[in-house]
Amino acid sequence: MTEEIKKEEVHLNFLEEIIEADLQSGKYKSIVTRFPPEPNGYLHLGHASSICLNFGLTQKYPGNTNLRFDDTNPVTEDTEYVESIKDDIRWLGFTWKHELYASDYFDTLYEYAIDLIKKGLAYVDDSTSEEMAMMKGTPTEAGRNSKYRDRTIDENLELFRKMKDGAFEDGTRTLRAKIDMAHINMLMRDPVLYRIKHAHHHRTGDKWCIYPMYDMAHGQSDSIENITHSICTLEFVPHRELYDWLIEKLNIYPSQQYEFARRNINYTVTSKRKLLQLVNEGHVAGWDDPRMPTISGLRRRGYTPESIREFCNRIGIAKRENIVDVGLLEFCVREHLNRIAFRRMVVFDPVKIIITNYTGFGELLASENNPEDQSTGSRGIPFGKELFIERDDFMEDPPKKYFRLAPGQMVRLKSAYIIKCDEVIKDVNGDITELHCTYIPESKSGNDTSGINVKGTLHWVTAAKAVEVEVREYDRLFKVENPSGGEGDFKDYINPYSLKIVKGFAEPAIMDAKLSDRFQFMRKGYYCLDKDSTDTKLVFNRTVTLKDAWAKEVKKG
RNA sequence: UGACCCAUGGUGUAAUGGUAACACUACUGAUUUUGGUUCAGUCAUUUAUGGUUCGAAUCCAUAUGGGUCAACCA
Repeated sequence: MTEEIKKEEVHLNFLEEIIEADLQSGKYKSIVTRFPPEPNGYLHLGHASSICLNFGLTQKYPGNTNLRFDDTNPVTEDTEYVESIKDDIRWLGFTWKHELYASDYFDTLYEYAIDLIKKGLAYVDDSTSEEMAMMKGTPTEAGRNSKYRDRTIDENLELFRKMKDGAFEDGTRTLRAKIDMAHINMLMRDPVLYRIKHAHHHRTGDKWCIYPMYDMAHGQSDSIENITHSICTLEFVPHRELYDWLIEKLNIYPSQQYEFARRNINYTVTSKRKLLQLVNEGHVAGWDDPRMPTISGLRRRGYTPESIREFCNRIGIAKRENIVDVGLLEFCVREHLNRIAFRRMVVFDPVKIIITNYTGFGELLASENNPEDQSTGSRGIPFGKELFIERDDFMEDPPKKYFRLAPGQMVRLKSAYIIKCDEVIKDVNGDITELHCTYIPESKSGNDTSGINVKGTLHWVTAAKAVEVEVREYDRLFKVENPSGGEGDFKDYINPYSLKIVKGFAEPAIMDAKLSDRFQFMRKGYYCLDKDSTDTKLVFNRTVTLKDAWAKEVKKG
C-alpha cells in the first residue's frame, strides 16, 4: 500500500490568511477571538456562522475563544437571553475559554473615560439628542461644534462625576469624544461615549446610571481580554477608525478589528428586531418555534449541530453581499440525518388494504433500522390482513411509469410481501374505501423465492396495530426569497401555510421514541419528537422532506 | 450626488501575475425492497472599457451595478 495520499486542497478564507501571516511573522504566538452577543434576543443562523468562525479559528490555530456578552444597554437586555445563548453555543458543540461580560468592565471603562477627559479628548455635552443630530451635519456637509465642546478639563471631570452620581436626568447630558465635527467619517464627529440611563442592569443592578456606548465598550473589552482578532460584520467597517482611535488614545492593548459579510438566507429573515416582532406579534409560537431560523427553533425542528456546522463550513466567509440558498441547509441536514436516523413507517392519508388470501396471525417482520448503518440492527413490524397504505400510492388509472399500486398491478410492501390489487371498493360518492389485494406468500422479504420483480416499494402499517400520532409539517416562513428586500413590510410576505398539522398512523415501534431521536419516516422525510408530546399523544415535527423525484416528474407532466 | 466596502456559473466559495475550480441546485443515465441513498455524466462562470505585462479573474484607471454611513442601539 504505497498509495499516494492526495493532499486535500485547502482554501483559506481571508481571515485565515491574515492569521497565518500573523502567526508566521511572529506577531502572535497564539490568537484570541471572541463571540460577543448582546443578550437581547435569541441566537440565529447568522450567529451560528459567526460562532463557527470564531470558535473554528481557535480550533484550527493555537489560541482560544471567549464568550463575551455585550451588555451595555440595560433597557433591552435580560438574563433569559444570556441563558439561551449559552445553551445554544454549547448545543452547537463549542466551548468558550472564559464567560465574560462587558459589564464586568464598567469600572475600568469609567476610568478610561476619565483618562480621555484628562487628555482633553472628551467632554460633557448638555445638548439634547435632537440638537446633536442637527449639528452632526450630513455625509456631504460638515457638522458644527457644540457650544459645550470647550469646557475645561476640570469642569468636564466634575460634570462626568455628577453624571455617574445620578445628578442628572436621562438624556440631559452625554460624554462625547472630542475628535472632529468635520470628519469625513460621521462616526468620528464627536461620537457619544457615555449616556445617562437610570435603568436596572441584569448584572450590575442599580450600581450605574451611566452606560458606555458600543464604541466605548466593545473595542476596550477586546483590548482588556487581549483579543488579537476581533471579527465582526461589514456594517462595522466605519467603526474601525473609531475603534483604533480609542485604543491609541487610551494607549491600551491593540486588538484589531476585521469585518466579514453577514450571511443572508433566502426565504427567511435574520434580524433580531424582525424575529422579535414575529414572536411578539404572535406570527410564530415563540423563539423556538420550529419555523424560526433561531438555533433553538432549528434544534426543535430536528436539525443537528453537525448539520448546522457543516452548513456554516460550506458557505464559508467572505466580504461580499450574499444570499445563501436555504436548500443548502436542507441538503446538509438530509446528509447527516440519512446517516443517523432510524427508519420508521408512518402512513399519513390512509386507504385500507384487505389482503383477501392472508390467514396469518401475529406475524412479526424484521426491518432494518438504518440501511446506511447495519450496526443499528432491526425492529419488528407486525403484519396483518388489514393494512393502511398512503392514498396517493394508489391510482385507479395510473400514468405510465407509475410504479405504485393500481388495479392488476403489483408492488412490494417494504420488508413484507408483494401484493397485487384485485378490486377497488368505493362508497356512494365514488370515493375509494378499500382495496382488495392478494399477497404472494413466497415473496416474503429476505426470503423471496417468487421470482417476481416489482418496481415499486410502499410503506405501510397494520391497521389494528397502528399508533395515531400528530405530525407538524413545516414550510418556509416566507413566500418570497428576500422578505426584507421588497416593498412594504416583511410581514406582508409571511407564508400563511407554513404550518400544517396532520394525523399519521405509525408502526408500533414509534412508541419508544425519545426527544433526542431522529427518524426517517420512509419515503416521506425526517422527523423528530416534539416536546409537546404526552404519554398518550406523540407529536412529531417534520425536519425536512426527502427529495422527491416522482413529485418533480408529476409536476413536469 | 461625500466617504468607505464589494463585484467569479442560478447560489455560495476558491484560484494570491502562469490551463478558471469545488460544493449545492438543475438536467441525463445506472443501481436500489425508500421515486431516498449511492454512482457516472451534462449544462453553466470572471460587470464593462481601457492600460501595464510574454501572460491579468488577479495589478492600475475609468465607468457601471450593489451595499454601508447622519441611534443617547449593538
